[in-house]
Amino acid sequence: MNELLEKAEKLGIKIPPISSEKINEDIKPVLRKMEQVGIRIDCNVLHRLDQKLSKRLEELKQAIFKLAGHEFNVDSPSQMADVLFDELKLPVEGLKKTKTGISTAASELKKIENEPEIIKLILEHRELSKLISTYLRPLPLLVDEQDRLHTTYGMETTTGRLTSSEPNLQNIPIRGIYGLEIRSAFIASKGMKLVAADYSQIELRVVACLAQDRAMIESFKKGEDIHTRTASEIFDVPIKKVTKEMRRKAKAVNFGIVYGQTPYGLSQALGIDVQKAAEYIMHYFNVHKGIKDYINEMIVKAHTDGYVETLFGTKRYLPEINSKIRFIAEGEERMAINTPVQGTAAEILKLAMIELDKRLAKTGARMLLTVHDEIVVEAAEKEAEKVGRIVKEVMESVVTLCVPVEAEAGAGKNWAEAK
DNA sequence: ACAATGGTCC
DNA sequence: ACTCGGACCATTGTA
Repeated sequence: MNELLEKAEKLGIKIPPISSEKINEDIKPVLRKMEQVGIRIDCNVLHRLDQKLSKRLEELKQAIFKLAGHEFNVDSPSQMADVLFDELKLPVEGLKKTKTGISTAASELKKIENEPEIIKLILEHRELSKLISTYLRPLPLLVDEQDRLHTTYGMETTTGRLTSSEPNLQNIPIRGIYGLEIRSAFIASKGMKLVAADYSQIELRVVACLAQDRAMIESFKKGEDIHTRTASEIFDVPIKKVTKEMRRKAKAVNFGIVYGQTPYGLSQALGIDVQKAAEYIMHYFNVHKGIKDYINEMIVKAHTDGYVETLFGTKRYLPEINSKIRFIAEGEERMAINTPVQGTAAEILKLAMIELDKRLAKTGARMLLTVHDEIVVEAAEKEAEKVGRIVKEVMESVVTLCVPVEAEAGAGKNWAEAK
């Protein structure tokens, strides 16, 4: 405990004197309450979208059959591979193989030159069937008499993150038009509003601090867009000359840092060749020596101590880090890099939830959901703005990092509108 | 019942 | 020969 506080002090961090064990005890009753309250669902929205997408799905299926020359199970990857690569003879060069054959994953299909019509149809089919079978159909079956959905939160992760199951409300779609439409089915109770607040780049702020990376700390202090800043560094252009495409690539680099970047992994994420990816990473480490040193420190620590730990002292043991099988050892090295970052961010959010639970007790507002760096609260319509300010304030002040901790809060009649 | 494949979220 | 971290869940196909 004292060592933790000392370590934090050295990093320019102020944390409340609470151990990870205590956090994990205190969060439990908060989670149980959230599970019981549940979140209200507008089943009509889900049902209407189901009808609409099911119709489109049938059209897509027929169009795929026509191009394939016969009917088959579009949901079967093995049958799909037979059709695409044996019958239609689409090029397999550069595509990943699975144990059973050639991968038909969307990321692989997108690599096929000039995207044949059938590929476009398959990708749309995959998107719609996913939404229908995972969200639109099952969720309405799980609501209670008040149209409320109750998840179960778990704490059995290796990093300290929470899980959500039966149903998982931490992977509700958000991308694309359908994503937002599905989120709009998550609504506030009568006379109330949803308040959604999420941390801005919490993991990158944490790593900037843990690594004491000067450039990154300066960037956060200035309030810059971190991905644009990274793009300017790795492509060596002024901030103003950063294009959307450059920013997109830089974003992948920044994510990679937190995950234990490899050139191969980055190349896969961006669909570029490994050489290019290695180049980006090299440019990145030229600027961010602090990050580079941090990564090495964590790997060395894991090898010598056998574990790494978060800011609040959650340990993760890495018994295979000295394995002779390189693949295994490297896997654990990436965990050594990622766990302190992801775990610390998770602890910060749990701390905020514990604190928020106390602060909201006096108001009529109730916490409903949490999604790793986000908290969703339900508040009386008239109080929504005020509650939004409270949530934001609690999230931002529960720890003091060496960079600003920022959260954004919004309010609306549904989850899509609140973000 | 279980492994493999694929896909959604942060 | 080849993987970027952490989860949960649906479907197919085999046992």
